Amino acid sequence: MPELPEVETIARGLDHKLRGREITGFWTDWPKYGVKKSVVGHQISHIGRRAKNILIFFQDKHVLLVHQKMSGHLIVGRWQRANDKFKKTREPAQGGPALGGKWQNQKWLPIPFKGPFTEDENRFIRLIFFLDNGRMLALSDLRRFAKIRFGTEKEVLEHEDLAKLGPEPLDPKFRLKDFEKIFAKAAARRSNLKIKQLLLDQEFISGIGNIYADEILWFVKTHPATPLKKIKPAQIKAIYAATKKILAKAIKLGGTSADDYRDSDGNKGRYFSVRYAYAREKMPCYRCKTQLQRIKIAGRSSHFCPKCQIIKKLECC
DNA sequence: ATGACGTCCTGCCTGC
DNA sequence: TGCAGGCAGGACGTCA
Repeated sequence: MPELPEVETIARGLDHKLRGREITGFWTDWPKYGVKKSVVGHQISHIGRRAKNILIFFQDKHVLLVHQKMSGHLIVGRWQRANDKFKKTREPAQGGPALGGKWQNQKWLPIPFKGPFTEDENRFIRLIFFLDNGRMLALSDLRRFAKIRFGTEKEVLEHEDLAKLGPEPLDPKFRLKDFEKIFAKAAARRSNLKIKQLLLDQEFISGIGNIYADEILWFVKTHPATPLKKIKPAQIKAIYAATKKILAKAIKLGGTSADDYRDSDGNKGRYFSVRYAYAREKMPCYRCKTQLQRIKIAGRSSHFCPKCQIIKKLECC
């Protein structure tokens, strides 16, 4: 689900809420996350981000990494076991869901606290960290794809999974010449690779996912299936600029809520309403009114304007 | 080496 | 109404 802007939004929200807190315990029903008791007792210093990974730094140089993958949400609030309080009354929590139906087998229900979490977020809570102020950090993860790692800063930050990631597109130190360099390298190595696949490649640039790849390519009038060898220098410059611009804009708007994404307060991201291409199949292109199309590229749905975004051509509309 | 496809999971929507 | 199949924002692994 979340791409760089969503993860950045969540990291900022968590940083505000979790600084100074200590993890006093945890609960999970999914052993594959691999969370162990060693995570208990550490005091949080700050929250950061690398690519699409949330990094919770502790004062004793330990780090908890959470990659939310497709369906993960990290949210802060208070929950309690369904059968601890609500069972007898069958009354819904104020503003929360009623018991019964698909809820009856769930173990945790929200205590109204702060943030309009969706039913789905509460339904799919798989992991809860208890904090020393009575609040909780919960991972809602419908598809159980999320990846979690805990260890020393050295163990986590120097792990290959992070070390191999490409540059952060919004890093001020990431200049056009750097982008041109890695693009040239990629094009030399795999000249037939489609531009969209390259943008999705986290070892090329980190943080771009399916939504923003479509957005960037629409913005620069480049067909997502364009092979790297046909990308002109002017397009490389444009892609570089558009990447920074669109990701920054999305962060400003709190990310994209195509469906169920929420920030750590449970609020929707507002980029979706101003998107250019993603999930706009059959809707008119904002430049030329042509109906946008959707095709599959490397197994991912790709949205583009068949008139503006033509292979080989840079200018069209 | 490369690209196509399968995999981890689950729920929802669509079309028959 | 029911049910099989397709689909989902990520990223890795496998195989030809």
